[in-house]
Amino acid sequence: MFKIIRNIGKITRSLQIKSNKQFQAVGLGNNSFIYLIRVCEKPGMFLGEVADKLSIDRTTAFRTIKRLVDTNYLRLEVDSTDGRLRRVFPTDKAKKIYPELHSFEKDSSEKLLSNLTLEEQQTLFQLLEKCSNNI
Amino acid sequence: MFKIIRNIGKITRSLQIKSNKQFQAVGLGNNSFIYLIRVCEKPGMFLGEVADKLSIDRTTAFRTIKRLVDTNYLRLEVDSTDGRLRRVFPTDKAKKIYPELHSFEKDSSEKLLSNLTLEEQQTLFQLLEKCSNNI
DNA sequence: TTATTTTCATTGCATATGCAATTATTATGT
DNA sequence: ACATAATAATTGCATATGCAATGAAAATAA
Repeated sequence: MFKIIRNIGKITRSLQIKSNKQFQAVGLGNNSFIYLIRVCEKPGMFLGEVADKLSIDRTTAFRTIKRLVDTNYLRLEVDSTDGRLRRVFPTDKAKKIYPELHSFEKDSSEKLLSNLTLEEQQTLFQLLEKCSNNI
Repeated sequence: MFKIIRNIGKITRSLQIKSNKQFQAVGLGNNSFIYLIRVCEKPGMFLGEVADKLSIDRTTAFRTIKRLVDTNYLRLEVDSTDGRLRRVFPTDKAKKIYPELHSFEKDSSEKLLSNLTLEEQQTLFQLLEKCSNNI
């Protein structure tokens, strides 16, 4: 039954290749896409929190976010009570492009699920949720 | 409903991090794991075929496979009728370690799916199969 | 047959990645 | 209060990655 995890892997890599290609031109290749979309939706997470939420190595996340700060998509703020934490916020530039990222993700999702009925989509969602607790 | 693709991405990255950690010591970090397991199961694919099957950039796949050739896990053969193709085969070293890779994948899969009944696993598999045709 | 296009593999180059080690800050134990 | 351990961010370094361009062989068109 490990065709499941193989399929999952293939889907992920395909989507990543596509989002990189799509947003390369605006400096959002190398999976930057997912960082930006998450930070826009939940501003104020600290660096490690972002990394863990995405299941990405903290060093890699750190450098990617740094790059996004350099290119003016994100900005960092030292937490007021815990001096270790750097909280991540979107800039206006990020907020401006967010709708485009969002609709790309929506389109990708709809395309992926286009062979499923709404009920099947619901089922798939629930089953994957159950799985997420086990990683 | 795009929590589906987000979940899928997270699961993939988690598994990759784990397999890299697990097999780093035998020179199978950086996702080499998945190449090796596939080539062992279906020897004789050509380079681009492997890349496409895994949905990995061909250049990256080329270099990873080259590394695996250098470390004596794989070997290449020029196709006898089409001089462009390089077919990929596992060495004895690969065959020897394959069972370990296989059982790692099996364990990962079982752990991931441990909250699902067999019937639910079957459903998940079928739904994902339907999705794979749309990427 | 010859010219054109397509398909694979390969390389050059700039950049990204990730492990291991370090620093800074906070939490915990005594 | 002080020492010790834990957690976050950061850096150094070696290596991996991936786009764009090239080379080599085969398929297709003319």
